[in-house]
Amino acid sequence: MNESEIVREQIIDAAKERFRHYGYPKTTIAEVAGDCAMSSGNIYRFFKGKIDIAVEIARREALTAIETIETVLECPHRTSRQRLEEIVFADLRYTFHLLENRPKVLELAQIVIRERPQFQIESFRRERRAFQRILREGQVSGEFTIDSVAQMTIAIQAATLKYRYAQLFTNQTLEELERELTGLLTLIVRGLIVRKDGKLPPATETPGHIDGQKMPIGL
Amino acid sequence: MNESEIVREQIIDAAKERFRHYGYPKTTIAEVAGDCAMSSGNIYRFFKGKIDIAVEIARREALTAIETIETVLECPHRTSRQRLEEIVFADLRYTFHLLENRPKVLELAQIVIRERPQFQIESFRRERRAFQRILREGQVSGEFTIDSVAQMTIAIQAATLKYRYAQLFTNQTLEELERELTGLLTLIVRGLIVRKDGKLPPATETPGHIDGQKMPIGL
DNA sequence: GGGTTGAATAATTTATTGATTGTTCAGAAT
DNA sequence: ATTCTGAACAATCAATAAATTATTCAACCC
Repeated sequence: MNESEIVREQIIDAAKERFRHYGYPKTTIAEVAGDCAMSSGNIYRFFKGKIDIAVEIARREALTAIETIETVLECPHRTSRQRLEEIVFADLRYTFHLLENRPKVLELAQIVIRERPQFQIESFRRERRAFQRILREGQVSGEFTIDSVAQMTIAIQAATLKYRYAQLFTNQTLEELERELTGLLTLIVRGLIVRKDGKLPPATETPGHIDGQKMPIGL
Repeated sequence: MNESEIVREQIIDAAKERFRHYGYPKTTIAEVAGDCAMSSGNIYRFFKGKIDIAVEIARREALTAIETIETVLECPHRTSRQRLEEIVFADLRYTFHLLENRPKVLELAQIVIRERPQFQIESFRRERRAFQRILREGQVSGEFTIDSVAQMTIAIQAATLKYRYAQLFTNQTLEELERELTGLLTLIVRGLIVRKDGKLPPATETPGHIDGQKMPIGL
């Protein structure tokens, strides 16, 4: 990491700290610059504008989130069904706790999405890749019967929309949301799995928390 | 309809007209009262406050919407599956066109929901009843195989969340949304229908527009 | 007395100003 | 030549005043 990359990191760290404590709007460029022992003007050699610092922080946060979610994909000895169920539950729990404990995170996310709509589109795309990978694996192994993986990926992402950023849609408790999600996943899984004997696949059980899925502390 | 009910209707009509043209915030009680040839104070004998006029208008609009949707339930010679598919498509198309052509409708809905959160809860409940009725009928006829109708009703409502008020979530075209919804319904239906021969039910086809499902003009 | 008014008041919104902050850039520092 | 500064300027925000509007209610009409 060269000198200028180090300075860039320093700015990000300082801004992250300020955003967490005081929120994006109440943090001034002069303060961030002061934290880095430089003039405000100098910030602009590293970032095009204030919002771009926020975008970079949010981008990293989103990458951490998706990586956390994807640890599910690495767990061995799982059926594709279990992976699908675990990934959706992990997503629900991760975002629920994030928004519950860190009001500034929600604020930052909303500002970033408003100023840079592309950000959300890319987050959705990353998430979709995780779904797609599970579906494809399930299709290859024969566990799932899917005509079009791409289409079913989109369908499942849309169907589970409510359970990401759930607090934006409802004020239900996590327990209620998990109960609902169990029913939804049962339905989805029955649509993916065709049993030779014509019987239904059993209902979804609420997956436990995955090991190594601790909440990251950043921001 | 007695005298005071007639006056009440008159107020609603006048307010509806003003809200449509100028929006809720820019419409004053004095103007509505003027339209009805009465003093502003007199309005308060019929409505507790300005927002309550909006709530009443929104409530009627929502009832009209759900009735329009429910015409689907009355159509004869339909399988439960077809009814389910048609009702969700009807909902998508109805709300899509509503929000597309009448920006003030969205504004009014958002204000009412913000001031009276109960309003949204009741709208969801009404909608859920339509789903529930279809599922129960499908269960009774043996077309659907469902453990818990209540649970699957909630699951289907959550799964199709994106396709009501779609413009709030995305700026996709109606055509894109319909294509996506086709995939989602295919998945849902496969989760509801168990075929003896172990084969999949065929994919959903985009339902045509239902006869007699003209857009209401109100508001 | 039930129904209505419209002036009085409370609550909101809008306009305005001044202060703060984001961004630029000519020039200083290295 | 490159990096950086800080004053200058533009954009935004906060505070306040002014205007408008929602709501109440004492007095008025039928």
